[in-house]
Amino acid sequence: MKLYNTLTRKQEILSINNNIINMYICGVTPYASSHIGHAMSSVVFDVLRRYLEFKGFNVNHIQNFTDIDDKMIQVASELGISTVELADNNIKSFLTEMDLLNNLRAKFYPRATEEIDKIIEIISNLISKDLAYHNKDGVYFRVDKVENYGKLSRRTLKDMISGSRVEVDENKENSMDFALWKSKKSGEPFWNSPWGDGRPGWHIECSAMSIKYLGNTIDIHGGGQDLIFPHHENEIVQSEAFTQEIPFSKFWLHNGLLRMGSDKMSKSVGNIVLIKDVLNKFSSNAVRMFILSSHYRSPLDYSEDNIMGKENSIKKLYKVLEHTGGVHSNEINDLLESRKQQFINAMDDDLNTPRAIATIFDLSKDLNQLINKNIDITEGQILLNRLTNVLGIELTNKNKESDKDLYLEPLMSILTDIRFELRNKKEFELADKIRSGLYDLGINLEDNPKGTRWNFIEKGQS
RNA sequence: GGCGACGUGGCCAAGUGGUUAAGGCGGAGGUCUGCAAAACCUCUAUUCGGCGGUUCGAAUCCGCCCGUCGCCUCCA
Repeated sequence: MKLYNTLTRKQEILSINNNIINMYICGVTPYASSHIGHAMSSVVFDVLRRYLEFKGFNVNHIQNFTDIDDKMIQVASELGISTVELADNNIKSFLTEMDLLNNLRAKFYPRATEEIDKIIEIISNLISKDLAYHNKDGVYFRVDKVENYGKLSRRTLKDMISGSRVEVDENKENSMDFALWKSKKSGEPFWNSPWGDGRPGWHIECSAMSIKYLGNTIDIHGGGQDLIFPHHENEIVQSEAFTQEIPFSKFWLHNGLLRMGSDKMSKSVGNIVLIKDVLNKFSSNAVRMFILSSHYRSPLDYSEDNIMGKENSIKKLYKVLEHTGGVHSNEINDLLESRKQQFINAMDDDLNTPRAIATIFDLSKDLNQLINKNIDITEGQILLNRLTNVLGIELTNKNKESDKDLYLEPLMSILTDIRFELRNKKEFELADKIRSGLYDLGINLEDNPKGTRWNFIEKGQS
């Protein structure tokens, strides 16, 4: 499988020697509800993990929570609660939303505030190597002491300093030096350290957690493109300086950002749409299909019309799975093998989900054609399910089955029987009245030669 | 200012040197049906932001121009 590595700006073959993949994905700072930009990132890396597992790898998937930083402190103070409580609340809803999106849970979710020991160990080590210094504001990393600072984001200290947006801080040796530890300010939560009470800076927590849980060199480190600089750049220098092992991560993967009316969706811009609001309007299948229908490194424009369209296209796939019967034919075997291979080829090519999805629709069309030839498509349905599952799209709709409860099922049976008799007697007006009445209640009837099938009209359809 | 990405049909989106430019949504017509619905079939880009160049041949490579966006400050 080839993946685009931000570090080398090239597609590289993912070569794994022991069947285990260590993958660290940058998680959220839980100071507010998550928006669908977070959903995009989480779905992309969930699909990567699912596909690697589909290929037989064992994926150690770790995702962190940065549960202490300026915003955490600020928001907690505004709400009159502790940062711990704020984090707990938002982490809980984040995980619920991940479940609803049908993302597999990471193997472990470490939290910055629970890894202070490891963070202090790393900072002490960096100070001892003269790569960091302590002043009244905290501890800073000396960016001009390492070679290749900027190797991930492809920029140089000179270029960045000449940029207009770097503010000069008198207390720092170099304006690009970044904080490893921030000294306590009054009223802020703090931990003890050799440099006084304070808290970890941004970046160091990810180095600590990645090294502690996955080792000095991991296979894949992922996140949004907005993390390339400074977050991942800084993680690299501090981690490699600490472990003396290069690379910190073999692959750096970054998803394109979700846009809102052609601006990046971001909490600070204020143009956000929350995951929970989207999931109120649309099925998670449609949301995933929307996210995966464009390549993960491209920016994606949020569009409700677009997601609505995905509801319709998914419905087609459902219909294929509902079909039963037909006679056995060997005709199906070659076809399934070639579609499966096309799917694998697409996914192997830097996780080309748009092409993989196209293959799924081709397969669906193939199967419908076989249905019309009265050929048994059971094997094809199994494959269709397997492939959509790699994308985290769940065509066996559990909700639907549970909603068709013991009370409703016999009731519908009576109604469809009555309609059957009415239609036999050519009393179509009355039969149609039942159908349109049920439609208004959210139940759709489909007459076919064998009888009448019914189903709930899904979210996002009218 | 520095670094980077992108511009493909009504919309979304693959394709990065060579037979008819994937797939989805939307739209049109047809088959089936009492009518719907569903499904299937056909049609819906002689053309890939613009202009030049390289080449036997370019959406795909090169140059210039126009436009959009991201990062350089917290961010998935």
